[in-house]
Amino acid sequence: MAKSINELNLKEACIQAAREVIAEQGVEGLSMRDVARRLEISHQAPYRHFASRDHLLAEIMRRCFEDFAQFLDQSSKHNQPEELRGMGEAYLDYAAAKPLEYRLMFGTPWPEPADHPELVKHAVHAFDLLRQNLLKQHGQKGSEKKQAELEAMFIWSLLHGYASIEQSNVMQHLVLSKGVQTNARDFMMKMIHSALHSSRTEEPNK
Amino acid sequence: MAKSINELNLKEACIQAAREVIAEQGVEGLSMRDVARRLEISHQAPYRHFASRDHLLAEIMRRCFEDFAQFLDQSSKHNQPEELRGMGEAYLDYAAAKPLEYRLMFGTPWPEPADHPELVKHAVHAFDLLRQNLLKQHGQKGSEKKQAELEAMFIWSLLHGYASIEQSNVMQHLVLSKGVQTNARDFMMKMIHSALHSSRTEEPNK
DNA sequence: CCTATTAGTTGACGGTGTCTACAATTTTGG
DNA sequence: CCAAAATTGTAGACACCGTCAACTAATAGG
Repeated sequence: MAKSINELNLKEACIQAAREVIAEQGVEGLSMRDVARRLEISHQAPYRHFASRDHLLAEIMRRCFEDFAQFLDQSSKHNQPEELRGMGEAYLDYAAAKPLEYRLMFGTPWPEPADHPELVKHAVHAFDLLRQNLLKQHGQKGSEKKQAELEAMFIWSLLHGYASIEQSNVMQHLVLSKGVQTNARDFMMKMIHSALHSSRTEEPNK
Repeated sequence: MAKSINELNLKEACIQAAREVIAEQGVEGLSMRDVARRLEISHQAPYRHFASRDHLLAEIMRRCFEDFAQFLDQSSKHNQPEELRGMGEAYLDYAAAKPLEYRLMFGTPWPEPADHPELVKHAVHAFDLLRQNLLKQHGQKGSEKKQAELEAMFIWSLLHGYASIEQSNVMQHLVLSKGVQTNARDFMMKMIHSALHSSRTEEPNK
């Protein structure tokens, strides 16, 4: 006996319910049977709309990337002329605000990419926001493009690494000097700036 | 009917078998029952030596950190006078050589730290190798120590982020320019060098 | 020698993903 | 318009999983 809204679109209701579970308990806490239970439908009903747990998960991941990309795009545009800084801050804001969604996108083993092309497409699009920003600064020529992409990888690696570490709460155990933890984030942003600047000015000699 | 060696030390045999499973199939593939099956003992026998799956996992993680730290230490000492570079390269080497162990240490939700103090201790020790190296360069005074720790966090974040990304194989989907993927690793090391250098020379003004 | 501790076994419970078979409903095509 | 076909949901079963409880065999100490 399904509930009002769900009758119209059970698929959407499954996704909604599953996203709630993940936001509350993380990916590990998500089970198909739990989704069914929450919607008061049989444990097999969700399988009419998703071939497997992985397929449901892939669709949720896809939407997370969609939301994430939109958030990055918006934040960078509202931070002119320092778009790159705005995007970096937004990246860390998002990871801190939605840790379990972030973990789902970047910390969970992906399902077979070949089976979920839409997921790959949306994930790449999020990365492209960063890449496009750097291409705008460098130009589109071959060697410039390569430099832009390397810098994009650098920035992404640092932001992702720091976001992951921040999220794991491991810093609390490192017995860091006073103020290190509170200043770490600004320091990372400063290091991005320094590294890019000196890498560009010293470029010719190598 | 247990096997020869196992009779003497079932606990050690469990750890060994579990490490093999993890190295082959990752954390998700590890089950207590599977460990028991491999050792041809009853499904409950491992519980005589580990209170729960998490406790077995924590012991394995602890040993992974032990091995990891030893590898870092050794590699950095063999790379004088560029110890820091040696450690960085070793970090990425290890992550690439033992992806599933690396994921276990840095990509899996940790069990409650309070229940596994030995795990925390060994993890912190690995970080300390990096911290000590930077302290040696800076000195131990308050402000210098803080700077060293911030730099350690920066380096670790970048290395961890890059190692995670490399491991996820996501770069294959980004349609990067020719050579970017093969040069990315060297680029990261270069950026560490640039960022540290310019951060230190420009320090006084901020 | 008898007792208490330890190590290992067996069985059960409730949880999971997902296969199969079935019923009900909706869509479609002649 | 009506029958056939496709869609959507249900119910039951199977093989896994972690772990609790009860039992047995061996071992060590007083």
